[in-house]
Amino acid sequence: MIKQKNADKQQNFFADVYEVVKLIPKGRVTSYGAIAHYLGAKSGARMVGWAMHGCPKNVPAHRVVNSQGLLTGKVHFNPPSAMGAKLKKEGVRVAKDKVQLFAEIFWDPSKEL
DNA sequence: AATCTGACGGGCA
DNA sequence: GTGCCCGCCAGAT
Repeated sequence: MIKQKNADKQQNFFADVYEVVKLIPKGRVTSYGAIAHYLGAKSGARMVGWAMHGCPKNVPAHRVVNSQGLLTGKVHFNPPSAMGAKLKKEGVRVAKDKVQLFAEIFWDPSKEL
């Protein structure tokens, strides 16, 4: 996986990302940018997405969507439809890989945490 | 060693 | 209002 040489820096970022994601209340969602911003890397949304690439099972990555509330990363799930299904099961209204009422169920770490 | 891509975001044309 | 481009960090080819 990650180069241990740079792992130090990433580990902190990853740990924070995972921590925040795991703290997302049930029925709520957040965006990559929000997490990135919370971590200080306001433009490092990509990095957050990449971090999710290795999301442990204990990390509800399905609650993390892009700024549009779109389940862009659902394709990385197993199966991809599981993402929307889980969200829906948690009370999140999802339609066509899109989170409904995103603004209402949006959970901002830097604001809520 | 160099270049492109990537589960994104925000700004500018 | 829509579309395109640039910037962030790291990895993979």
